[in-house]
Amino acid sequence: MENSYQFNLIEKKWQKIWEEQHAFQIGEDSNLPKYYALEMFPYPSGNLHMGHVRNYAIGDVIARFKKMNGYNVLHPMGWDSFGLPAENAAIKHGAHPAKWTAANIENMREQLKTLGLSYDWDRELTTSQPDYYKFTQWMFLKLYENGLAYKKNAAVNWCPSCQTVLANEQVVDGACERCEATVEKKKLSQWFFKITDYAQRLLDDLEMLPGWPEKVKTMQRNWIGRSEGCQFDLTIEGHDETMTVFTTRPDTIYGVTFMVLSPEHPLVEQLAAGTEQEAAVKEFVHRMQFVSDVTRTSAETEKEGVFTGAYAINPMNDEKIPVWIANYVLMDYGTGAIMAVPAHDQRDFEFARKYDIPIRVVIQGEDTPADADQLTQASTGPGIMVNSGNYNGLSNEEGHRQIVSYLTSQGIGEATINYRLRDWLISRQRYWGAPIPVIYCDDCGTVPIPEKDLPVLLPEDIAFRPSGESPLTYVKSFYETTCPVCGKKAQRETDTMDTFVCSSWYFTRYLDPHNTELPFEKKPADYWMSVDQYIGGVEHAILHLMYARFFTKFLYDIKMLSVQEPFMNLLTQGMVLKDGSKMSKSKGNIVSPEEIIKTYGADTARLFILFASPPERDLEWSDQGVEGCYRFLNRVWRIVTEYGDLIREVNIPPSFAELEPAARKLHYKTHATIKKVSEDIEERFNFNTAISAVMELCNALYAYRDQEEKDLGVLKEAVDTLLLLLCPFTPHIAEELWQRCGHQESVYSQAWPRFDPEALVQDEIEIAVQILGKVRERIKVPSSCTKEDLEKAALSNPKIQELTKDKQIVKVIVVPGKLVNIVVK
RNA sequence: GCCCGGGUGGCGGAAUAGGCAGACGCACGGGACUUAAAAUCCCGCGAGGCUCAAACCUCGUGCCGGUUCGACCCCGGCCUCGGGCACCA
Repeated sequence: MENSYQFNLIEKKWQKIWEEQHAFQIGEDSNLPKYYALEMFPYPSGNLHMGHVRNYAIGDVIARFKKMNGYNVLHPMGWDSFGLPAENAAIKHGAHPAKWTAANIENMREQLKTLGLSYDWDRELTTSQPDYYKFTQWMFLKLYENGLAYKKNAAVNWCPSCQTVLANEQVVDGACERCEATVEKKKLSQWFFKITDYAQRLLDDLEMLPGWPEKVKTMQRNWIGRSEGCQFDLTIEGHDETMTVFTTRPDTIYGVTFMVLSPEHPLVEQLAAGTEQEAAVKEFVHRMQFVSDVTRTSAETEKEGVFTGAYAINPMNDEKIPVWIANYVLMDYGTGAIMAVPAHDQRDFEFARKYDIPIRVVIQGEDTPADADQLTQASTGPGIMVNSGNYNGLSNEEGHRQIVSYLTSQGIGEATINYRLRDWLISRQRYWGAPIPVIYCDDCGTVPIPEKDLPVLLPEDIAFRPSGESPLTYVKSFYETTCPVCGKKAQRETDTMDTFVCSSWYFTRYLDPHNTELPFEKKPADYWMSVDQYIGGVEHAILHLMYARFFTKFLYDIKMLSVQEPFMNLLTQGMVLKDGSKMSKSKGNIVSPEEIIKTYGADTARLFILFASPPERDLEWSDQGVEGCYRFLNRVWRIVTEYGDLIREVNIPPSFAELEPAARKLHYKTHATIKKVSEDIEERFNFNTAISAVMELCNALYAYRDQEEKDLGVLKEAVDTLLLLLCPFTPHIAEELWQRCGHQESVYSQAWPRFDPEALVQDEIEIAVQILGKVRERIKVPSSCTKEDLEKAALSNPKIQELTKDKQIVKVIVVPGKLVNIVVK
């Protein structure tokens, strides 16, 4: 067994073998427990980056580990291939999105294959292909059928650069999350999915997910933003209409000194009509139309508003309350109208101070000054009710309950719950997406495409000119059609769906990827779902993960799935950094995976990225660290090939009694390593420490070289174990050396090694002896040593005797197997 | 402002139930091999003190305080970095 570690040859060799043997192809095998390992599928930008490598390396370790542990492992891969970059490339370079995308996928698939990942490529899916988006459209139809897809006219987020609308979730700090252009407000008729119907379940079922990071669940809870309160009506002086407000603090109702409507509130115009405020109100409303929601709701924006000229009546005491409009009240939350209590709400407080509106304290907290003039900020804490009529003296919590029941008994109010979560806007004025399967007929109105007519194909011959309308608007052969109900001429919807729709159900398509009738059959879905381990970037904590949960619940409701949550366990990996910041073109700090693989091989690339940091934390790229991992694999190569001839024909004996000390030590190390690596992978995903343990085993093999008389059984066991443990991390070198050591079957097909508790029993152990918590001596004792003997051994130790001779021993604490602590005076 | 994470050698990081701080790797230093260098193999490597050397001693996990026989770990307060949310009534 000569020659050096030629990673390029062996990696190619094994990738070819895996491909030819369909080594990772998998079916439903009911005899084995199933395991569904999934990494977030990539957008095919054309090139793999280090973030991908990290994501897929982590997934591959888990998938291979589970396979070797006897699970039937599903580990698929696909392409989230609809989306703007393809269309932008078309506009810029004239390449058709379909061709551009296909070429990128080709390229990235090859790059992925050079990493040696254990994917079942027979299940590969591509969301931009008709065989997939047919069922994205199917999902739309089902949602429509169940009243969960609807069209409405709404002021929506408009990205002037992408020339399309965006979901609320896609607006970050007032800018488009993709291109960072400032988002504008635009009134359009758009399709929405009624995710708000699922708000409570999306919130409650987070409890079913102990395997998710608390951070992600918190982010989702905040996003759903449930708040409990009550809603009630107020009459308006001189008007027949009433106004309805939502408040979480009905206990402060006696402190109301003004009301606020959102500028878009439908009552605004008639309330102001004929008053001397009319002109000012019109001017303000007009001005607010041009301010985006995002700017308006930013905390930095100063509160401003105008009086409408109208007065509402406080139902508790018939007090006349001026009605204002203000920028800080939003039409699409609650009722678009609030009761303002400046003493107990910071926003109302600021507004009242600015416009000299009276402030009245009604909840007396510990530090609340009774005189409102002394307030420097709103007092929002609990307290005793004052200035509140019959309710004086109650705790505010009790007052809350009583006032809600009073309003309810009067028939003007009720306890309600509000969510910040809004419905999901899915229309996009773009070409490269799944067409919304709907037809508009003059007679029949909005008509969903019959299921049998799916897919609605994207036309290929198309012109790209950024216009703010879908390019499909200009394709007559596309939009001109006939009504499926009455047969008359009709028009197709020309908008396409948000790409998040495609990625909200892809994990179910892998289960039955070639089905032409349905997105998937229930049987394979019942076998495989849910995903046991999902892995991806934390940037999807809200958007993708919330939408996928919504779809799963919907599919459960229509009896397509038997589970309510898609991903039982979630691992959010950290970013890959270089020189302390995220790799990016503009910073010029990109390390290309292709280059690294070319220079060091895929095994080294995988090993480094797994070794440098635990998966959830950010990872600092280090060329020297990569070098170190490469050096380690060479070290493995040399020691295994050196021992190879010696052990090839050896059988591992069934028991290891009576070993020489050095052999005993190696045997111990082998089993200690099995234990450590298994636990690190299984329980904590601490691949970095798992790898360091494997490195220690390798070092132990080097140390054993000094032995003239080698125990070949022990040696063989150690070498085999080393390769088995390496297999999930660095599969190519593990396979190659496994074969070179004389094994016929692939290392991947082997059972994961089990540690033998016998081997971990030690005759003698070292115990630390402390005096007052400081280690003063280490003693060797038999591992069977009792507590009493341990104490005796510690106290009789000469050094300890010397150190304690002038002192009085107060107490001795004995921790068996660890230490003895002597407390002296 | 609020909510989550972090802060440990020159660096990436270990310490898994409150029990020997610094595993493993990198960098660095020394030795062996070599005509030489690289590669490789072996040894050392928190700071300070004492010492020819070893032994040994002191200090040390962002800062201050607490609980405990014993604290990187628990509690209180603060500093700092990163992330998320932020007029949602």
